[in-house]
Amino acid sequence: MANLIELAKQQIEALLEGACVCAAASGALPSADKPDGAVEIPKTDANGDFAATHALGGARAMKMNPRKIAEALIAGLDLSGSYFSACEAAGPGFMNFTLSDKWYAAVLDAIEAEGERYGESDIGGGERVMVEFVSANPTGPMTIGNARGGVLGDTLAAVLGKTGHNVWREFYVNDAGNQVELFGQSIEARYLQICLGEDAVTFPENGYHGDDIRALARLIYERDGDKYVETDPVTRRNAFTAFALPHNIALMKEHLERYRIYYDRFFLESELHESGAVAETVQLLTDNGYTYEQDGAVWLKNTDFGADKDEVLQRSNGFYTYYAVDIAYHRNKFIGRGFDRVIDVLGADHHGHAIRFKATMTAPALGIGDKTLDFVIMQMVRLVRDGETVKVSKRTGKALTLNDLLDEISVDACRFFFNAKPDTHLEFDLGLAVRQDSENPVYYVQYAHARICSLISALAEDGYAVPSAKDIDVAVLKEAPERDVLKQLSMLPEELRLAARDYDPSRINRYVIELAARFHRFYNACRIKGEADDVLKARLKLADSVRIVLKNSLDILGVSAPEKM
RNA sequence: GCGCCAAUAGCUCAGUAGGAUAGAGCAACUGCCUUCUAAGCAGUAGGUCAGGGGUUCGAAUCCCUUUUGGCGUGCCA
Repeated sequence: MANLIELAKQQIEALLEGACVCAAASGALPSADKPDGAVEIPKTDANGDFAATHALGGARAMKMNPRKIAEALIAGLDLSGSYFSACEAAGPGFMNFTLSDKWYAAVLDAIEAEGERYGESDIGGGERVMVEFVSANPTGPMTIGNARGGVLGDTLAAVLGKTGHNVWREFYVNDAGNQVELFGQSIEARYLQICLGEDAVTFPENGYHGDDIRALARLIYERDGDKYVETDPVTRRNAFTAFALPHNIALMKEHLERYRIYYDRFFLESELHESGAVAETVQLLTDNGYTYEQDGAVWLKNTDFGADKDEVLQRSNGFYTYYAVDIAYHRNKFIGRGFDRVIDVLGADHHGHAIRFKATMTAPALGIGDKTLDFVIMQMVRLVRDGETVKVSKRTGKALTLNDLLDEISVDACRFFFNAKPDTHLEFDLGLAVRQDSENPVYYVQYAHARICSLISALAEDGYAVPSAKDIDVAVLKEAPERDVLKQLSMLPEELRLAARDYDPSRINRYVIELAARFHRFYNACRIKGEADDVLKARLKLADSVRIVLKNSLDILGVSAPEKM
């Protein structure tokens, strides 16, 4: 559970505290109070391994030149036994620290000791977090947008799990309501067209035009023939959706598993209706004076909670809206099941809902209290083919489905590619994506892993096993490429912490690319086979540590780490 | 109209709880395999960080404003 970045920063703060006391005692500084400042990792190595800005921060209060403050502090520093071998003043007043062998050795120790758990931390404190993601309508196949939401939600859940949260993955199935009604009507129309001819039935205006609807109708017809032609429409549609929904849900589950996404639960909307939770929730809101009636519908006074508009909870025809159901669902998450934090991953086309819904959930009577509801809004995926944007629509059935995509592109490439920063638009080039070559950074990373595995087995044939950290001298790893690898290895716990804090698991993609790049550089610059014994062992240990960290990172991303390529 | 997200190299993108000379991949050009995997490495070239103000020792990063693009603003979900 060691975060060497964190430890180094903490140690610098402690060292500076001592330096302040020392500098004040000698009269070099007017005060023994440590000025405000931060410890950062400089962009260029020329500025040391860590840089402290305290002297810059203290300039105003101490009425001194920051450079002079830095020099006074450095004079009072006692680095003996620390993670640092040197510190010098630079620029306007930065204090640049150089890491010592003790720190580098600690990195290798931590990786060896923690193995496949290296990178993990307990900062989440066991908080119970639900991540709800994809939640695609079961009225049709999942699309390329779901491909993005899928990896985002799944890797976010993985990141939260690695940082000490108790994570639950959930898929919310809209198996009730208007869309399902329309779904039933669409299948009905296709079914009757099969039985009575294409022109005998008009297709519902807002119906689902996809081929999958025709296929469902065909399945029903093959099973039951034309026996539903004479059935009354309501019974008929109920029979159709009773068949089609479980069929589609099973299919979604299958495709998600192909994508290496496994849920703790598929939560059915219909359960909320059947249990009376929706009616109960609307009643609760009404009892607390949060609602009013207008035009025969029940409205929620959402503007009272800071939203820009009110919402209909119950339509004039008596049906509850998705909004009422969603409130009931979130009460179920927080109160019914006791989650401390709920994260909903949504597409940008729902961001308006997210803002208004967050306002709603602050309503005191709902009893959410200080529990957290967060939304991760991901921007749309723009499909590009031959440089032109491809328009897709689920309604008209022209969307590229997740399953089609996985037929063309490896799961590894897909998961790596779609795990982009949530708040930027993602351009997906169909021409590029089908190419399984070096264009895709996933191969670059996997290649590094395969290279190391091959290297280790080659050395094993020469009689060299990967040594234990205590049996190598880290001091021989003194070349810049070696140090760069060690530093990057140390970053994984910190990257995970930041990825969890910012809900941005794509940090791990960037991390792992950089680690692979540093390894490839090291590999080209430093030979292992044929070197002196101590150098060979130390480098072999370094390479093996990279292997472990690459594997751990790729596991989080749900990408395989091949031993041969 | 109002609201949310964005705009960084020719293309795709990093970099934002303010730090030192703004980075990478692709594309272009030059090199590196009789030695551990060349799906790799080294190097060259490429920038008014959309425009304009402001805050300060310091701004791609924070604030204001303009422009451009995506999305939202349903008794759909």
